[in-house]
Amino acid sequence: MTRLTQAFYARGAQVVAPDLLGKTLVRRLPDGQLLSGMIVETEAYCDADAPDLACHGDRANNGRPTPRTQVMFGPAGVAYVYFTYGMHWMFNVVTGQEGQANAVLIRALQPVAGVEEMAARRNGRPLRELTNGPAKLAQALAIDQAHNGVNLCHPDGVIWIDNAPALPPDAIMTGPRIGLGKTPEPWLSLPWRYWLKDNPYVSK
DNA sequence: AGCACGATTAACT
DNA sequence: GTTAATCGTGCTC
Repeated sequence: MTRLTQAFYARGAQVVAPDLLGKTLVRRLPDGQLLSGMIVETEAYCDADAPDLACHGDRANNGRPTPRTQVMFGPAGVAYVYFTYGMHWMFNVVTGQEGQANAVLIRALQPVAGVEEMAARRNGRPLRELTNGPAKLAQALAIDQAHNGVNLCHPDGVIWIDNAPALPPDAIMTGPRIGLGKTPEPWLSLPWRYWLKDNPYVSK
């Protein structure tokens, strides 16, 4: 399979998010070992056409970039990795046009390669619980602060996404995003979460 | 300089 | 169902 290029990412988050389902996130460890999983759940965060008050880029600093959110405003095809709840890392891909806070959160994977290494990093938890949540998959794939801003399209990169054939539309489910807390309506209920129907590795 | 809270998880009752 | 863990970020004073 070939690595997704910047042209794939340089579209709106609501288009890229469902399109990423079924494709494979790959992580190359420093020792050369490959860890990977098929993307089964994503969420779009986007201020392209209208504000999205659930998006970090809109919530903070009146919609202007901050040190934390600046990569969200940058060119598509790079990783936006941020820290939350004092202990968890979240992995996103930056999408859309430069200058917009536009990204897709990868929420869950179905493990493919390097399962033993992932289980070790996840404290020996069962297969089902290795990557069925955004902080879990970051831990399983050894993704953290060091990867904020890395280019996912570069041939020598340590994180990338492999292409896969498009899925039939009826395999993709949509619903409200998770964990938005005090975010006001209508953003709280926008159906910008996408997942693969009946896949056991979807979070929740 | 200080503070409230978060795109969560795991371990409780 | 409830809650502790744990700290960077952005906002207020």
